[in-house]
Amino acid sequence: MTPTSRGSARVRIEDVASAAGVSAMTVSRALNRPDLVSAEKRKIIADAVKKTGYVPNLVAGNLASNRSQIIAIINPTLRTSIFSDLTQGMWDILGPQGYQLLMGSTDYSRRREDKLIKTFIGRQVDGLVLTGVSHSAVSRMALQKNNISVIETFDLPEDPIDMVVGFSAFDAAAEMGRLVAEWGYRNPAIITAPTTTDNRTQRRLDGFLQGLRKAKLKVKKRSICEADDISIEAGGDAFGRLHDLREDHDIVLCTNDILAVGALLAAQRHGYKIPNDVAITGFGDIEIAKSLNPALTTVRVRGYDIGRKIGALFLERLSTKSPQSPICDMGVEILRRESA
Amino acid sequence: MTPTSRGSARVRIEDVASAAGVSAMTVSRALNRPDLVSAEKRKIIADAVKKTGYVPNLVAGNLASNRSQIIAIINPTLRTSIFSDLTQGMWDILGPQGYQLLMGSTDYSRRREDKLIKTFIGRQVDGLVLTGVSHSAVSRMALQKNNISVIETFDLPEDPIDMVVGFSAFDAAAEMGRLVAEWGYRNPAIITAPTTTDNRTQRRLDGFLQGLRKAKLKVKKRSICEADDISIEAGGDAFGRLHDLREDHDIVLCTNDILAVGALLAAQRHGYKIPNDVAITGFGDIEIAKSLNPALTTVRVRGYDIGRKIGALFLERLSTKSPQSPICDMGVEILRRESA
DNA sequence: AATTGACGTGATAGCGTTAACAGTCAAATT
DNA sequence: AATTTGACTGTTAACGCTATCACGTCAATT
Repeated sequence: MTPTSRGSARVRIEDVASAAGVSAMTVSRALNRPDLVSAEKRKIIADAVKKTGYVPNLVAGNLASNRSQIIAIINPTLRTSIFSDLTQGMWDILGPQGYQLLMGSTDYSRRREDKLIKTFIGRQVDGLVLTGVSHSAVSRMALQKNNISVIETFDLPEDPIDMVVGFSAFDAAAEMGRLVAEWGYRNPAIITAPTTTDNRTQRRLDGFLQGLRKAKLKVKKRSICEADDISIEAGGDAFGRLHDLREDHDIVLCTNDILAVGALLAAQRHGYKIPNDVAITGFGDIEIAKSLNPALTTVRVRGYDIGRKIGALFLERLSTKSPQSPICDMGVEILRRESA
Repeated sequence: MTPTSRGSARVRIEDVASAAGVSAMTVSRALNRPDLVSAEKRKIIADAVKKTGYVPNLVAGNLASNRSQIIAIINPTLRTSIFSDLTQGMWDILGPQGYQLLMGSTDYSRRREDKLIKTFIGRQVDGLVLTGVSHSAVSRMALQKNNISVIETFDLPEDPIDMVVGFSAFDAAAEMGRLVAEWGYRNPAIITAPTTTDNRTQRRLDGFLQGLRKAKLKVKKRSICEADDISIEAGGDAFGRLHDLREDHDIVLCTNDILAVGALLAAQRHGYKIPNDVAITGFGDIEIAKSLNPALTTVRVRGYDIGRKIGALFLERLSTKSPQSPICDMGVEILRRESA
């Protein structure tokens, strides 16, 4: 056996075919469309596969069939539990159907997103999930031109590329603002994630402000505190800054749960009783939200269910090639717990 | 244009080649090994690529080159922050080098792991990361036969398949047991994850017991409480059961941070002052550990750094084809904070 | 008896790229 | 001047599979 970087000395479909005394095509069919092959040959082929230890080369299959059985997910960051929930939901639906999940993160950079999209197109992915709301014109074009099924998620873009499974971050936040007023709070502050990184945050902030404004509540500019990043620690720091203002806020609305958890724990360290001295609300309903003392009032976003829905939509689209582009609003639910 | 499922009506390398007036091979080289192409042609080709909107078909490239630029990760579940940290670490190293990450979860099923491994071999992945410790003989064989670089992680298996980046869960837990005794605790209880699912948990439990035993501390069988799953809520429930025993434990060691967080918060709801009435320790040092009130004493496992190390090892192996199989012990650090 | 259709199988021809090798040509060396 | 070298480019033949079409066979229909 001469060493070469060509080939892989592996068992090929042809080897199985000769072991079974049939053609390669029949083996291929037996594996992919068993309904087209007689029971008798199926049995013989199954034995031959076992005997030879054949593992199909999916790359070759992909090239020939122009399908990849891969769904790609692009996220700003991999380090969020929402992302994990979404992915797990997709996996639970798509995994059993033989799909794999390819993932990448943009670290909030548009350029990296474009590059990733290009790579994924090159990999001939069958579908692509995007979590941001706005995407470059180049990428939009490329995706449409290459006829790739796209699902945008976690918001409801005005001008979707293809399909959408999400909820209106703005509406949800506005509802939270409205409720906060209804619950009797009068001097709100806000902790936001960095707004430069991600316009989902901006939409949540805008929603809060609108909801509060409609209830005649104003938020001073200085009472809107931008955290350094999305982390528990940053949420705590942000709360510290609000505390130093001595504005006597009676509630702090946070644009996500991570920051809210940080704010809540920091508030307690500062000696605040929650919700009596100050109330806290979050956005997302991460796992710990309901277990905190006091439990966090927040906006429930069903990441896992969204993931399942996305998986189901891909399956539908990829099997029927239906040209429709559904917009699926998964809605949200505001959970009033003890923290506000 | 007649519709067909064959081909994709896409710009191919040949199209770029004729647009640039060179051969396809030169275009291929210009894109993959630009150092082998004259500056002049590189420029012409770059223009042609832009003009035609060419996106290389990586599937075809993979087939021809027998490389996939894909690293796969198999995890018991996608829903853990440790997993996210690890993945992010790998991504930060491998992403810039053009690798993509394919992932799958086994849900703690050996059968599903075998199936996933087979699929990934079929996809010709360049490398595979496994988080469990023990794997089926069939899979071990298949991986070795197909010459796939494997890194096992999050523990130090006795009989590794290939490379390892991890730490000794047993030793870390034993050290924690020893320290707990040294700190003066005398009546320990333990909360474990379900031991049937994952033998990493078993090794941590064994470590705790050994560390405590060496310090002459016994743990009654009933004081070892198995949580229903790995969640904050399950940790809280487990603590509730320990509480009901009325054994007056002065410390509860948890096999992971998720359970510890749940136990700590539940203990507070039961009115315990921590660490005076009861102390709590975790394992993992997840993000919230240091921000809790009181902050959680735990074993720091550097998931992100482990991910980076894994990425770096793959790069080394895949470039130099060095046959060595490093075992890299990343160690751990016990962080004594306020909860014990 | 002739025709039709359903079913199962096989032969052929790609899918779009890159490995391997075979030039070509100018500059450098003998 | 003849040879060698090195940098660059091109030709050919895979890589391992599946889409497509063609071909039998046999039972059901006309």
